[in-house]
Amino acid sequence: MDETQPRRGGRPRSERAREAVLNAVDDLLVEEGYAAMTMKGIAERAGVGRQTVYRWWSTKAEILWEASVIDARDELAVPVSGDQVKDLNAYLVALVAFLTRSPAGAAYRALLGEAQHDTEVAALIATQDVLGDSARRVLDAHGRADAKATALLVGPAVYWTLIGKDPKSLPRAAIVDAVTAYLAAKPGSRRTQ
Amino acid sequence: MDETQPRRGGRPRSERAREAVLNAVDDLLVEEGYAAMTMKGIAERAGVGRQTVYRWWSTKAEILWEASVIDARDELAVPVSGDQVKDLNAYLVALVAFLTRSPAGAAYRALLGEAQHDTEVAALIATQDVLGDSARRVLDAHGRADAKATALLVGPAVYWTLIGKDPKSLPRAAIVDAVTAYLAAKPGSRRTQ
Amino acid sequence: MDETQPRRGGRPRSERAREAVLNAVDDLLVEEGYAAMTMKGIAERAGVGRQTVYRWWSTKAEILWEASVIDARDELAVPVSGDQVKDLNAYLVALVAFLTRSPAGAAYRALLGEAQHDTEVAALIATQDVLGDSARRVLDAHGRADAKATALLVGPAVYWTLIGKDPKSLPRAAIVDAVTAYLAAKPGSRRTQ
Amino acid sequence: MDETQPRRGGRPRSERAREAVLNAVDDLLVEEGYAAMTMKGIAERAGVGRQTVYRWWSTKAEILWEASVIDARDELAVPVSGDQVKDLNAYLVALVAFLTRSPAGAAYRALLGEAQHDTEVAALIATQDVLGDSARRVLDAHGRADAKATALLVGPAVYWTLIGKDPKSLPRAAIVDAVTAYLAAKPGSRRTQ
DNA sequence: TAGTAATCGAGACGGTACGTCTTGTCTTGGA
DNA sequence: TCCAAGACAAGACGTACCGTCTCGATTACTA
Repeated sequence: MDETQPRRGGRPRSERAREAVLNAVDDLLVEEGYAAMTMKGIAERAGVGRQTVYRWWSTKAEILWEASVIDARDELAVPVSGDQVKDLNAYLVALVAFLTRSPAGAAYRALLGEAQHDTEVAALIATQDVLGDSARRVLDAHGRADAKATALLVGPAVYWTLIGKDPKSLPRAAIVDAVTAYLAAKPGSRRTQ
Repeated sequence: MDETQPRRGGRPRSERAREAVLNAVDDLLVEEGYAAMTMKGIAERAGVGRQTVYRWWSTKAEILWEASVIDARDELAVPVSGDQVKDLNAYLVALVAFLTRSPAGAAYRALLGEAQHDTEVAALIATQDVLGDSARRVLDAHGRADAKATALLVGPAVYWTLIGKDPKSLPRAAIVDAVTAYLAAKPGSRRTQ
Repeated sequence: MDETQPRRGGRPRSERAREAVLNAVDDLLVEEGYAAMTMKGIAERAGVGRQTVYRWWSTKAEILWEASVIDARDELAVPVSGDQVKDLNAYLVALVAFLTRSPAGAAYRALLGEAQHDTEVAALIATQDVLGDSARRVLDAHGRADAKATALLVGPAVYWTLIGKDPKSLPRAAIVDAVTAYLAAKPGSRRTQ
Repeated sequence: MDETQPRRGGRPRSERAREAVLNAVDDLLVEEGYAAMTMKGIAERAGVGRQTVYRWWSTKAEILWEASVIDARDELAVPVSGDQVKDLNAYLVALVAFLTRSPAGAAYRALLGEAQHDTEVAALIATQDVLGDSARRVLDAHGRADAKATALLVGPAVYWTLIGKDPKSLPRAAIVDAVTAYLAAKPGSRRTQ
């Protein structure tokens, strides 16, 4: 039913192999880092043939995306209290924690970096704006969120992190003020109604 | 006098070789892109021995930094008119143009990406906040610039660019408003005096 | 049955690659000489990956041994007539021709030389006394051959060749006399019975 | 007067440098072996510029020849007692000791090996038949020595050594017999008169 | 229940970049 | 003019990984 190919016979894909690869990537990212990860290393760590890896994923970026970055949704989902300033601050804290301390965040940063000189990776991360979407969920509770508002909220934190500045000194208050002002000024926002 | 090392004998470093390498990196970045650049390729393109490259630079990131990123200063230096809104808008236009169209900008993005999984590159780009410094020069004309203000100004534009969104739809007005509001509210800023 | 290794999986060794390497070494030895032969050159000439060469042979000496020295057996196999003096003379002629004119002889001399400052090559050529064995086959027809007799027969010719003296002036008669005398005096030799 | 060149001025050749190079080669031969010796290593060990080495010697073989092989003469000079069998045996003992235990012997074997695939080295060692000359000095005391007699005497021992056989089992008696017989049969030898 | 077909782990294949090493030459300042 | 130092262009070293290609073995569906 959900099979795109007619499946006319042959051994089915091994779920065991798929999970072993994803776990291997998770482990290797933490233990060795993105740069030291190789397709060869992933296959060996997973106890899987190299062809099996290539059969289902083209690049290590693709595996990493499947293995780690989807998890990002959970880590970036913050509860909404109704207090806008409090909620935006809480989101910024979660965002910075994700980017600087979480393995999934490390994976996201690596992929974001790779995308700058690899169009295939760029296309991959363009399929889903992981950070923007998480921001939108918070903003939606306090006004009509749009891409512009998410950029005001997420952009400074991402930049601060990427250039390696101390997360603790991130100007959260100024960011929250900017977003609040934008939402307030925005025609059609719930607040202004 | 200006010699850091005492020059204790031996053939001096060839300026010709140094320039050939830097030019080769510039050319290769445009022609082949960052990922396809190799130390071997750089040496061959420059007509230089590989050892000579390794003698003066450890990695291709280091060469690229020397070759391209200094040029970034020029490209990001925008004239200041005195009209704050106009100046900030002009800066954002220049910044986005740099990041999306300039070879030096491509180099910067590649290095920023590499820094996410290579601590040596991270240390390299941390030596000089190219984007922040350029922003500070504009902001200084309109208030006491600090890192927070630069983050508000530069962050959204960088994020917008890195995730591959259309530069033309960057919410410049909202960003300028946010920065303006921050500068106005800031105690000790010239404006408020 | 004839498999030494159990063949635990994986693509089997390519016979095509093996032969291409051995042929390349043969050709390069004649065309360029031993000193100019490199592992890189062998691989390229054979149209084979470098790793493939290293996978099956450690050094160029090892390849050369497999490629050429086995052929030496054929070139040093002289027919036995029954006339001892005639046979020993014929053998010496063949031996000198091998050492001075045959590619396999050039290979043998190169390996013998390399063995003087490379213990691995020394171990390699010690596995089979190519010259001694060929001499023994002739001597066996005329008495109980031993290593001493072969040294008397082969040694002077080898020395004469290695120091580059004219092969034509090799004192064959004196050598044959010495070997004949040794065999005659030897207790238990067939001749003396 | 003994200067072949007119010596038109300039700094004279440094005897200090020459000796330092020769000593360095001696040391390196013992410590590292012939194969690990490099022109670079020699120069550094000698505390001498590399150009200085190249100015006076073309190859490491040439330096080695000057450094070590002349010493061979001393080591191969055995006293003559008048007893032919005893003298020839003593010479063979000295010869084998030289080839298997002396640094100068190691150098000689290395050069002899190199000569098999390097015509310049071949020409070098052809300028002086170190082994033959030493043998001739012994043989001259017991008959009219010629190249043939030296080949009978030296050849088996050299061959025995080069292929790595145990020096103790060298058939000295058989060799001595062969040489004695050759000298006795030789027309014009002193013995037969 | 035999045949067919796609999967699996293993590992060799031709390529190619890595960073290091040595080669023989060149270029300094000093003796 | 030589010397020590050391940079230069060139290119081989042995290793690592790339993505592909065989192997024999396994595992489903189909006839």
